[in-house]
Amino acid sequence: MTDDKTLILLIEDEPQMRRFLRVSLQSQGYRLIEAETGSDGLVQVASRQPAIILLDLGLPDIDGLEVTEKLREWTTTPIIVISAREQERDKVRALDAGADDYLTKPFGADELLARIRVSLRHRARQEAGQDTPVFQAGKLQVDFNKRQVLLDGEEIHLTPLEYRLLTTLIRHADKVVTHTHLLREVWGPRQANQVQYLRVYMAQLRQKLEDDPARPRFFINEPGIGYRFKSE
Amino acid sequence: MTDDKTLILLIEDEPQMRRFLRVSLQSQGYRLIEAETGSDGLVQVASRQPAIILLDLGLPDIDGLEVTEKLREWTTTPIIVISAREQERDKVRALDAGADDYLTKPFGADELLARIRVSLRHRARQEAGQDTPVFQAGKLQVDFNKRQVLLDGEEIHLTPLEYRLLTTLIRHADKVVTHTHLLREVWGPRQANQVQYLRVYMAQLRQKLEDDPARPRFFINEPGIGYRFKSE
DNA sequence: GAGTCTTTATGAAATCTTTATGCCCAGCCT
DNA sequence: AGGCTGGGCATAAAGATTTCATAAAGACTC
Repeated sequence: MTDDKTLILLIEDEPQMRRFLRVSLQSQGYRLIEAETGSDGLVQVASRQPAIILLDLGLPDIDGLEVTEKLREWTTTPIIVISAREQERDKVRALDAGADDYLTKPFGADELLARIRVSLRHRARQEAGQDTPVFQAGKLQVDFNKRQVLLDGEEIHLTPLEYRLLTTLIRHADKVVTHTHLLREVWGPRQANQVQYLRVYMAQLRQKLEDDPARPRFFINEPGIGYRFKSE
Repeated sequence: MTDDKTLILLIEDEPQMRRFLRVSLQSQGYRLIEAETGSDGLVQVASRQPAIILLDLGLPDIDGLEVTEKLREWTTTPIIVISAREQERDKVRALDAGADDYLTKPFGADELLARIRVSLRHRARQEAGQDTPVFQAGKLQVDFNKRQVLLDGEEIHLTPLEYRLLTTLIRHADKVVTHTHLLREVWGPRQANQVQYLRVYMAQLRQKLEDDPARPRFFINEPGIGYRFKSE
């Protein structure tokens, strides 16, 4: 950390839009890093850990929607989508994929800055109550920063959905989380009634993380309601 | 559980906009309450505790900006501003006053719904790390947020209907609740005269929660009328 | 082609509904 | 007084229905 200015990542291929944003943001004291492609963007999010991501939908390699989905597999960093697509359908898709805001080009710098401040507020509130980068329960350890799960010290590989389901449950540890809530958080609002997904993935998590999958210690079912992660 | 639908408060004076939103939101399964003035809105936020606030800026009494500021003095409930003012200056002011999003009229219902889902996601993440209201009576403890019942510190498993019956009784603690009222709240209006359901489930609750089920301390029958939960 | 996600199928488990039985108590009759 | 009767109740348990767990087959992706 050379300096403590708020770091913003811009994923955008048009040079003139980049120039415009560079000026606007730096004049407000933000530090800006840039990526011209989706895949470079994904790498930079992981390596630089920006406070906010500004994402153009029309990228040369990966579509912005996909970038959003990939990011949401492991991070909750605010994503503000910036796009020329003004169709309502595009907005809904992006927001449901996990974006936090959607601005249509052209837009004013002041509005963007205000929306950035909103996202920073959210992030601050979120971090306030999230003091454990590493979660532990019994012989199970989850490192949210490394996206790593250890059982008895040994690393267990989880697929993206398995990991998201696990972390969602852990965030609500010991609380019953309803089917719809889990599905909305992990699969998105469109899949909110695909209860069978949950059954399948719960079985997989138990298979991988329970001593005796048939007599679970962590992943408790509450019939007719949802599931609960039991931390003790 | 009178209703587990997400509660949304709409603060808006134009009747036709209210009608439009009422239809859109209710079709998605949200429960909507309405306020026509800013001052009424402020009261309702406090009394009904909605999950989200939809706020029109042009209200007859207080300006929406002021409403936002007043709310932000004590609550972080998401506020989505809905306004005809499309000036960038207005947006910036509202967002900086504490609003979480800003939609300019006219807007599509789908976009609003998507932005509501974004706000609900934020709220859920925020609430994940919070502590909860707990009801206590004797050695019985009910944690509404975890949906968990403890007796003498030990966890007692309740089925969905048992739990709803218990919480309904507790919500009216020490008051007699009539048969029909209980049946309506727990089983729905169609089963309002299936009194035998109550007998069966009362017996089960006593079995699980009373020291001596035959001589109940909590679950008191009021012959011919209904039941009463005795808190001491 | 390996890894992952979605879909389908099936038996098991949990829950809900219904039925059956006996209790207690009040009122009523002889 | 004693016994009969019926309403309201508690409880147990059988039947019906819903929900779950799991394996495994298809579909999709890189």
